[in-house]
Amino acid sequence: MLDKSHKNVTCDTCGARRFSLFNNVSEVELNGLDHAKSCSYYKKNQALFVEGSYPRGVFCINQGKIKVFTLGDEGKEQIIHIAKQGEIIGFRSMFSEEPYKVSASTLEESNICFIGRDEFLNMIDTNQTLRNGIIKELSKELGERALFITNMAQKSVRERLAFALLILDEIYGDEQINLTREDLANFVGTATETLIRLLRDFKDEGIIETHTRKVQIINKDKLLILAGKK
Amino acid sequence: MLDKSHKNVTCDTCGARRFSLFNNVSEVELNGLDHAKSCSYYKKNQALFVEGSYPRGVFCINQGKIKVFTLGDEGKEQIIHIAKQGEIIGFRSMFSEEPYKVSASTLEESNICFIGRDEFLNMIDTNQTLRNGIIKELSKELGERALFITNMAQKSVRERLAFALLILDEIYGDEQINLTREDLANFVGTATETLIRLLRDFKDEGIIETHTRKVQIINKDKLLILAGKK
DNA sequence: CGAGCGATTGAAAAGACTCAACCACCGTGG
DNA sequence: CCACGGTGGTTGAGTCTTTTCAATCGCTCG
Repeated sequence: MLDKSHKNVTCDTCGARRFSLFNNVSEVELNGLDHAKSCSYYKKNQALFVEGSYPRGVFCINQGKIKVFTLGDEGKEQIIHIAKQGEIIGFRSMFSEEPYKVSASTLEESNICFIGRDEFLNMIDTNQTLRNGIIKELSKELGERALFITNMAQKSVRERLAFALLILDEIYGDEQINLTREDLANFVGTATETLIRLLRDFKDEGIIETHTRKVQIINKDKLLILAGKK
Repeated sequence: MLDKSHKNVTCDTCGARRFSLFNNVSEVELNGLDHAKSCSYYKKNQALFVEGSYPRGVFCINQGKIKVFTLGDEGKEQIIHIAKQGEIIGFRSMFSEEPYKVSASTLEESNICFIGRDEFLNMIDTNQTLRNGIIKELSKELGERALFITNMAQKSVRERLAFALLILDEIYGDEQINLTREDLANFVGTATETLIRLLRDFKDEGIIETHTRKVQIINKDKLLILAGKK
């Protein structure tokens, strides 16, 4: 359980910051950032922002995991990305001056700070390092998405699941992967039933273990081969 | 047939520039740009850059169409984007300081200018308008790719073809869509045979006409409905 | 303890792919 | 001018993956 009275999280001591785009910010700016931000506790499955609305600022994840997704025509979610502590999300639509193309919701209880549009844009304009970091980040993600598209278009569900598990392994680190089957299916891009059947196969093949909803990777090598990475 | 002796294309008079990121560049910078660039004629199916190599600059399309694609594990191309005159391509990997994640080749004979890495990065650093244009462009594409991923994951091939034809309609404008069936299939993300069968269906339904390899859209409304845009 | 959501299984149907063969157009060289 | 070769386009048949629908199970929270 997270501490819900965390208004006292300061950027200065924020453990997530050292991995984030804000890691090289000067003391003065950090101070400004600290005053500009406001922190909140989010319950599981709470929305940060919703497709179609206009951005009013960016979200900085101090603690927790966030799914970023679009809604298909039938209302099915397609998870594009899962963000973790240290990541800043929601700035793309601010730059493109469009409504959000994606939605974001917490996957677990989270501490998230909010930085208003003007403060953020101002920092970008005045801080070259930060700005370059953002440009680099945008470019990197663009490359990742090209790969994502190719995987979706050309790989079987089985291969995509292997790929997805490897990504999730990175994201969850020491923890076990902890997603509903539906979310996992929506990340892989398949039907929930298909996903469940494949998880069983992986289990039978000794690649993973499942503990209720949690998934633990046993044989990473096999996953790498399956995903076509080896 | 394009004029192959086009070394005389100047940024000043470049017809494509007014639609490009360079449309708001000052006279002085334009002059610098003009001296920094070098122009070349490209035959059909010529590579601009290849996945895995390192970028040495960016390409500015004066005339022609370029496919941007990744190679899947089986060597099958997945076309991510088709660029046309006025677009600048190849800058993502420069920013992310990674090797190219995608390849780019001409779909038809083209005139393309090349701008070296240093000149380009220097312009980005000193010209705020240009820089913001780039950031905006990156962000926009990121949003488009989220949609692309969702389409790939959730739509049937039939729906994706409708979607693809609408995009191509924008790109080709007055001209008729002119791609090999294989390229079209690689854009839609399907097998060539499947694509051909669906084209026939669309033809039977009065949605398109085909003239040898060229595709002409007859009933855009139906396409919009099919693609789930209406 | 019951309600309800998430997880699981089975069976049938649909969509898409593969493979193999054949056709048609186009440029080349004789 | 015509035969030839090659690439790109088309068709058919069979197979396989994946989805859909329906039903059941089981954990968790009031």
